Amino acid sequence: MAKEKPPKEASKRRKEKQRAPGEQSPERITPAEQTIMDVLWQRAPLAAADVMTALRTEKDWTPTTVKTLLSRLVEKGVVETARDGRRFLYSPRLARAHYERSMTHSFVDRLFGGRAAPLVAHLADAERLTDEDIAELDALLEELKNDRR
Amino acid sequence: MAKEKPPKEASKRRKEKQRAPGEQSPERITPAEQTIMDVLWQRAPLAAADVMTALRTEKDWTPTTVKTLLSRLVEKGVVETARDGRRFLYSPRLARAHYERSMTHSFVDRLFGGRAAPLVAHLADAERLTDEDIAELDALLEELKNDRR
DNA sequence: AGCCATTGACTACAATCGTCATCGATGCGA
DNA sequence: TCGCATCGATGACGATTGTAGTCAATGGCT
Repeated sequence: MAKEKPPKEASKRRKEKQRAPGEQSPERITPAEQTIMDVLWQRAPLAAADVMTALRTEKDWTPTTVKTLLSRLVEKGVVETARDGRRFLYSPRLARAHYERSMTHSFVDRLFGGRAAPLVAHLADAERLTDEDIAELDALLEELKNDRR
Repeated sequence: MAKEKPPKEASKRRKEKQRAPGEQSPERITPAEQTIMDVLWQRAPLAAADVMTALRTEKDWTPTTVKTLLSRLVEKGVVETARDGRRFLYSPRLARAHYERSMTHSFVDRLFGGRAAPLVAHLADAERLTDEDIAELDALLEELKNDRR
C-alpha cells in the first residue's frame, strides 16, 4: 500500500505555519539539517546514498537518519527532488548565499541590535582574522566608502 | 511541603551533561531565555517581578512563563540568585561579552568555516552598515594592520 | 494574631529535534 | 524470471523548548 507518493512539498504539515504572502519562507533549518544542506550545496543533485557516503567520515549517522533529515528538508521546502529510477535526487532549492544572508541578519539583529561593527570587533579580538581577511575587508571597505560618496 | 530549597545550581539535572574539565560551559541558551538574559544584562540584579514588568510590552508572557525561564537559566548555571526576603534576586553569571564572543565564533564557524570576511560582505550587501559602522570598521582595521606589523 | 497577595517549586503538554528501526515496494543482476 | 539489496514512507522515542496552571510556603499589613 501507500505506494511512493510524489514527495509532498511543504504541503499540509502538522499545523501549516501560515506565512504572509510575499514573505520568504523562513523555514527553520536545524543544525543536523544544515549538515545535509552543506553537502548538497557542494555537489549538486545527489541521491540519499551519496549524501550518506559524503558524511560517512564526518558524521556517524545511520542511513535512516540521513534519509529522515532529507525528508524533513523536502517537507520544509528547502530541498527539491527529481526522480531517477526508483530513487530521488535531491538538490537545494534555497541558494546558499540566501541562507547565509538571512542567517547573518537575524544573528546580527538578535545579538548586536543590527550593528555590524561590534561583531567584527569580537572577531578581531579573538584573532580570528587572518591577514587575508584583513586585506579583504580593507578592500571591501574601500569600495563601500566610494559607494557612499 | 518541599520548602523552598536553595536553588539547586546546575547540580543534578536530568542527565548531567558531562563536560570536559577545562571546557567552557557551553550551556545552550535558547531564544526565549536570551530575552530574559537581555533584561538581566541591562539592569543588574532583578526580582522575577521586575523582569516581568520589563518585558510586559515586548513579550506577552504570563508570570509563570517568566519564572520558568528564570529557573531554567539558574539550572543551567548562567544566572545566579541572591535571597531578598522571601524572593530571589537574579543576576547574570555569564558576562554578555563572553556570550557574544562564543556565539559569534560558533556562528562564523558553522556558516563560514571560520572566515570573517564573507560575513562582513553579506552585511555590506544588505546595506546593513551605517556610515558610522564603516568608519568604525575602518579604524578597527587600521589598528589591526598595525598590530600585525 | 491572622489574612492575603506574592513567590518559587512542581507538573504539564504540545511541538520540534536528533536518532533510528521496520516495512512494503521495486528494479537489477544472476 | 526471481531473489535480494536498496529505496522511500512511516512510526517511534527520549530530550528540549515554549508556554502555562496549580499549590504550598511565607512575609508584610491590618
